[in-house]
Amino acid sequence: MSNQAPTLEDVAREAGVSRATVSRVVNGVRNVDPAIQELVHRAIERTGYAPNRAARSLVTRRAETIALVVSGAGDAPEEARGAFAARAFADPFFGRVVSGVVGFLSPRSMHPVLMFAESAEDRREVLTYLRQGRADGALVVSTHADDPLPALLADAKLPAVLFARPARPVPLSCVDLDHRDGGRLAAEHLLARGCRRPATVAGPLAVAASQERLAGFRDTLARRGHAHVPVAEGGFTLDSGIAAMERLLAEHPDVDGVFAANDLMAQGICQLLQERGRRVPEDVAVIGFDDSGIALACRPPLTTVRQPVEQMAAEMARLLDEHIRGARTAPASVVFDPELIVRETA
Amino acid sequence: MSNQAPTLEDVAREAGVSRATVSRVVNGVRNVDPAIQELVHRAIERTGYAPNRAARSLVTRRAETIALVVSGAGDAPEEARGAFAARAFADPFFGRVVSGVVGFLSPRSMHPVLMFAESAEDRREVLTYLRQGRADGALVVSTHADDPLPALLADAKLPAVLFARPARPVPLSCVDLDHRDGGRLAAEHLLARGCRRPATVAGPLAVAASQERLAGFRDTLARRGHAHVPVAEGGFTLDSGIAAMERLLAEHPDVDGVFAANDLMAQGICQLLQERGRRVPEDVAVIGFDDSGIALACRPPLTTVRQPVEQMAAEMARLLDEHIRGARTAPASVVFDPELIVRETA
DNA sequence: AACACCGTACAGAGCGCTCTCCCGCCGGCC
DNA sequence: GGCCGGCGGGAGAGCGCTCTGTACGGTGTT
Repeated sequence: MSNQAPTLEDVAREAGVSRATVSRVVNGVRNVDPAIQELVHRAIERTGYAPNRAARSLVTRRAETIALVVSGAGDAPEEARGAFAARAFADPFFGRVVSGVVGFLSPRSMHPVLMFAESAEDRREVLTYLRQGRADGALVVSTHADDPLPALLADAKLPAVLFARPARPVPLSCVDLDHRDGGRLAAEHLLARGCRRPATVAGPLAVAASQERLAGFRDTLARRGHAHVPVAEGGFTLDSGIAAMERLLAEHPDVDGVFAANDLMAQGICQLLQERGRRVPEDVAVIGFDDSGIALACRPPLTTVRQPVEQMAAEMARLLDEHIRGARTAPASVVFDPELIVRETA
Repeated sequence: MSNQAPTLEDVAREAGVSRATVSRVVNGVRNVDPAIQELVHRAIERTGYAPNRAARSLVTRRAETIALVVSGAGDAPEEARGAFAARAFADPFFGRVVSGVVGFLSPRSMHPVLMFAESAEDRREVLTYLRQGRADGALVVSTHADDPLPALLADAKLPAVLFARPARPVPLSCVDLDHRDGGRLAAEHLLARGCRRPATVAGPLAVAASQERLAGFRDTLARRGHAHVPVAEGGFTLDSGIAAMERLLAEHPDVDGVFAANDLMAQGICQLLQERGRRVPEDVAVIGFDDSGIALACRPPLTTVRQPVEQMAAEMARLLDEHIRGARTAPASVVFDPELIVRETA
């Protein structure tokens, strides 16, 4: 009964067996006599034993931990990571990613380490963390297309899975959405409800997903006779959505349908429209993207293109787990399909 | 140049010194000849050495990791933790907590492990995690007043710091806000702008903070002649805020000022009011609580009582760090002051 | 009855690191 | 010139665990 945590040795002594036998019972391997198993379990109970993970990791070479890194492409070494974190979580998107990841990890008694990589220094930190064996692999959610982290990870041969295909190909597994098809869905719905002058507030065009959504939207409209579609570029934030819509309205006051590249911008657009005295959807129809919590919080509730973020995140975790266990060696690419959720704004 | 990660031994051989010397250089302890330091650094560079954390933790008995646990009081063992995570992050509050914690941890090369504890099983999981030495302590953010986790942590003598004082006293450090004063601030502002019939949509009354905010609001009004103030209880979510306001409006159609216990509910209230054709703030003034990102996203921007969540979270991390290092033994309680942020809704 | 064989438990060798000894060397002092 | 103190460096003992190799009964075969 010392104040030191009990070790395998203590349990073994208590149960009158060897260290190895206790280890077998704890790890549930090999054939151990049920009577002895019971004996050991009782000894564990009595001593309040909890296996020391550092010791186990030292020999198994596994941390049984994965890192969830939210990555930017910044170079400002002085930028406070806290601020970056706050910005990231302002979009419900990240909460959904966390939700999906935790959904997969939790039943396996694993928990993600949260990291934010905004500067070169931060990226080195992520690499070091993994190389030190503190985590077995990384789940990377990039906010920029030219994020250097995926390539660094691949070069170091560290297990990693990406959310969204990177701009330049990297030999890592990734999970993505068919964004182009999402754009198509939005275009067809706008057309179907009779829009004559559709426009779009795109996401940052440096992001591949933004370009794809835009391309899908444009192509579909072009094929239906809308050669020129007004486009304003936003930054996925509420403010940028409002600003983009203001520009759109200034040049094309007669738009009657807008496809926003995410819900946050769609929300801003709805607000602006209503302030300007335009009814949504009667005067202008609005379609968002993501189907995040915001879509329901919006007044009226947002019609949007659903991205199954939770499922995608869970799939990332599953792929990473396979890579870590060595069950998968070649990079895989899993693409999910978007779905149109019709509510009231279009 | 094997495919095994280089060890201290490898670096020592490469530099022509002993393992102990390399260790000293790596950890920056004692006086090592600058020339030898240089030698070692170059050897580290050449071998690409990264110290194995498991091995270090094994002897130092430190994981250099802390757990950030979002805790409910649920008992449903089957509830998916992923869903709980999603719900938690729907409120920008948690993003701000993460932001503050990361702000403190990041410069120290530490990163939080994210855990969600909604069931008894989850709570056992948190305890086990700490007892296994995978994390040195826990930062606990409870969503319910009767959360059993703090007491469990205290009983197990595991280092932990709480966000908000628990309902029944627990010998753990905690960080809190003077909620009562926040309620007072809201009441006085409403009175100052000439409200005659103030009301409030409180948070869940099972949460101590909700009660305090309500008490501060009520007491201040009572002292100024408003003996009876209509109260509706909400659940801190957007929907519950709307529902509560509907009840309030049904019974007291003439309210001209509402204090909501958080911004999310205030947002819902503004939406409802506008749908009902009431102008905010001309017909009904609205004050929120938190000053989260929502406050600015609201149309019009929300007047609110600011809670410095990021600072509070950083302080939690600082306190926990002190407890872990043994620099602090007695539990401390740090109370922050709220601040009224006047925008356009009141 | 002798042998092989399998299932069960133990002994012991590390995993990579830290840290306490301990020793050798150099300079200062009487 | 001998002694001592202090500094720079090395040797080695673990930290708590896993896992291989090995011993030891008990059963089945010839």
